[in-house]
Amino acid sequence: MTARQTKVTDSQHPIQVVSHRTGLTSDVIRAWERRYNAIKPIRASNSRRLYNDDDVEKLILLRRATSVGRRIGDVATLSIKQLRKLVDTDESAVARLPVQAIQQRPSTGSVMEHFDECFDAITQLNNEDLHRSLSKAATSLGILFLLEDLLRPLLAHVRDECRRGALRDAHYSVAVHTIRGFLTNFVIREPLLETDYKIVCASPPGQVHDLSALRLAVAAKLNGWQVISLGIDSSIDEVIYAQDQAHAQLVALGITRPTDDPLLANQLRSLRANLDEQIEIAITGSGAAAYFDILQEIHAHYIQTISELPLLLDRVKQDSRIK
Amino acid sequence: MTARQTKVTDSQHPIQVVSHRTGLTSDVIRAWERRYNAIKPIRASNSRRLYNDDDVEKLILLRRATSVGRRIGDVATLSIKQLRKLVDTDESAVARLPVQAIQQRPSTGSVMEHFDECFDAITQLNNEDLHRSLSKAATSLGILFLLEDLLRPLLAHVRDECRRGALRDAHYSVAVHTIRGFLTNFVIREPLLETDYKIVCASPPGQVHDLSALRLAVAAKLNGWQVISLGIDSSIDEVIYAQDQAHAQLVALGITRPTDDPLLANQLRSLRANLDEQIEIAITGSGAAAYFDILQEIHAHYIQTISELPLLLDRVKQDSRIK
DNA sequence: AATTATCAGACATTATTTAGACAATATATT
DNA sequence: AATATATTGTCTAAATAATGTCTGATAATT
Repeated sequence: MTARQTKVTDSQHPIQVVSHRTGLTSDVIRAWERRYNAIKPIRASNSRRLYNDDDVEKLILLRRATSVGRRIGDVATLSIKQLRKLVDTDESAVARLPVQAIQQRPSTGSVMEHFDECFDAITQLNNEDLHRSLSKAATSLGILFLLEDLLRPLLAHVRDECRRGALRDAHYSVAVHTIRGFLTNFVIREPLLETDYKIVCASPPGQVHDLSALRLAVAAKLNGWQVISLGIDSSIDEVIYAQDQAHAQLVALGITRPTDDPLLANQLRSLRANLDEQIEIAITGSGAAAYFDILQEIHAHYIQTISELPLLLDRVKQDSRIK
Repeated sequence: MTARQTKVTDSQHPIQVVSHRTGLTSDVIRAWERRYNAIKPIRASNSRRLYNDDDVEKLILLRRATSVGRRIGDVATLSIKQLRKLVDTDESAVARLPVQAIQQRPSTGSVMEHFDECFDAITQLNNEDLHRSLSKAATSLGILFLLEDLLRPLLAHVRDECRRGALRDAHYSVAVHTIRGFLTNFVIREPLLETDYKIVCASPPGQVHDLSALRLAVAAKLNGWQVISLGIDSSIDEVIYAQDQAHAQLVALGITRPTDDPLLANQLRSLRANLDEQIEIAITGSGAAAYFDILQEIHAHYIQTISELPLLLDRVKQDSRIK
């Protein structure tokens, strides 16, 4: 790092970096400053804008607020705190909506209650009860929270109990099978908006019980992307083919089993080698960490939690818009 | 800088936010205000509508009320309290509707049309279109005909085209994955009638792409049986365990790949050996024929077409009633 | 020379408003 | 069962406002 007159701490970013991180064009960032005083970046000696991390956070919040229907002029001058609250309630209100107005009283259950309900159904090998509990949780928590706060810990817990011997693989099968049906249906059933942005989601061979690709598919769908879902046991060649056919901008794979499978490593390399370089790769799932080196090597994005996805989606959108 | 007319407080939402939150189009929101005085939002100085949280809640209740059959004109002027009560009773009543309501519709479109529609969606790798076509076919043909007259030839055709090289495995994956989601959801979502008759359905290891077990599950469900569905890659031990836990009278396996897998043969024998002798075994799927000898040996019922299932179910019912 | 940022202003697109028309469903009547 | 009537979601139009994007001149940096 070179020494500069104006000290560059890690919280001083030029507009291009901010654009990249927020998913907003630099024009928009400037317009929001000029017209609504949304942020007031300090200036370098040469009058270039320098943004700090708070500015970035506020801009991201503003983008999220506008994307759920707020008008920028209405929210631009709110504080970060106010925005957090607003975005939070707005998004959760939206997320808990559609699925299909399932019969549900305004249940105020916490995540734990839903968790217990789902877990009970699983121990009883009862697909139907589990599905009902999931639907209920979806309306009450919203799909996004369902993915992140309920399904992930639920599956982890069931898997742990299987390892301990307290539950059988049969329980895990019922859970995975039912949740897969629930999520698949969600991905597929929600009406598609007109969009040019497509993502191919799949679980590579060997990942028979992977649900993370599907989770990511749901999140992508919620962000307005068209999802091409190949499902489990999809060979990499077919993933490449699907990307090519659909002209998808993004390819996502789910890896659950933490097997250090050298075959899979090579397949990941082959994926990168056979895709156009501007096509982004996202890898998700609890087993993905085992392949961290390869992910770096092939410039894949490691999506650990669903909340990281929207940023990536926006960036890919922006990048492809430029071309 | 534009003059900002109204500060955004906690409960002042522009129409777009309300649209997002309620799932109603802004046209509908305005129409309901204009025609029925459902809500009366205050106006900003520039005459834009501004809604509060009560308005949003009422609109959501109105949407739920209309989606279960109420006429907007009849309910628009009710209070939130009245609406809550109404929606509550309405929705729980709808939840108890019988399965028949869905499957028995006058069949208009021919099977071939649905076939072509589905096939088109598959060639375009379009999960959503395929799902839509399946739904359409389900209402028009009824689920049973869908299983037998549409899905079976459709999958066979896609598989053939893959072998010929006219389609790729990616197409097959999309088809299997989407159809699985559709069927799983159907099995699970339909309300269960009170019943003592249970069937365990699963696809043994190696049968990653099997849909026949699921097809059978749907048919069993339609016949009033409770289905415990383990899904793909279920080891035989787990199937046995599930049968035992649930006291199921019947166990069904789907075998699609015509591999002459000696492992599977032994597993089938072990299944018979570990089940009570009065528990019946049903094997279905296009790959089952390869194991004909073993099916005989273990006294399994070979279900070639779904139409053979009701007979078996009735017989099992009767047998178990005697004991 | 080539790139990028800035600024002010212009431009294009989208959102919202009103009132009304239309087409598809649902309900009632014959 | 067929027909008429009513209901209701969607769409149109023109006007205005809000907002995203572009332009062209200027300046700084590489």
